[in-house]
Amino acid sequence: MNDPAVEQAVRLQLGMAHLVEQTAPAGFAPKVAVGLDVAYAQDSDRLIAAAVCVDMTTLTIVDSAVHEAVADFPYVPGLFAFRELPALLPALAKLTTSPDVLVCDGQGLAHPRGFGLACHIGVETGLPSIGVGKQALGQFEAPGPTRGDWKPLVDNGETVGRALRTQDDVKPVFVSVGHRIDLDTACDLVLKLSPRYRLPETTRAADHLGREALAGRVGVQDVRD
DNA sequence: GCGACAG
DNA sequence: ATCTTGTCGC
Repeated sequence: MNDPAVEQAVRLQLGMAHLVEQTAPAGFAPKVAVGLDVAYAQDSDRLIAAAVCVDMTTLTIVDSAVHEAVADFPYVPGLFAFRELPALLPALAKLTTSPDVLVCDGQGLAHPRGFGLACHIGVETGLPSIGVGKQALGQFEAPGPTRGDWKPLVDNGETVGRALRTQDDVKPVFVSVGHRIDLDTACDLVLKLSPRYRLPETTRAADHLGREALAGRVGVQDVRD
């Protein structure tokens, strides 16, 4: 079971993990956050990556883009980025707006090698990014029942993220630093983006757009020359 | 050694 | 991730 592609992917993560910055740029005050998500077809390896820009003040959608691709890397826990990154980067490139922060569907530092999807895409683009997972990678302690309550996600004595309650009496989400941001700021942002539902409006919007595009209800415009 | 394991 | 019926609540 020694897959050379998998071994190479692990080596790449180990070699890039040190590039992650856990400090936000001076005066960091994001105006536009972009939600990233990928929708998968059921009967083929077709997939669609969606990027939706949301205004941090009004939480309204100000821009969006999708990119269709084919899954070329299997789903392997811990190597998630190698499956979604190839489609997410082109989707990001199609945006007309320059987002200030990336909100990813998955983990950042809360990852076995400290280099989850959010870190990978952050380092690759140079943009601040945060990981928001619906499910933790490993065990965690439950935070209090109130919106805003949280408990640290610890890995070998190190805090790698937080189990954060975004709504009263609703399952928590798992927030971790992706790149160029600190955990406090990341959680702050997630709460601002989640005024009503468990998940941030950014990921909700990206998830929705991805499904619509897969169903052919919205066009998948390809810009090429 | 065995199980658990983002989407 | 994706497939699904009904059910509960605003």
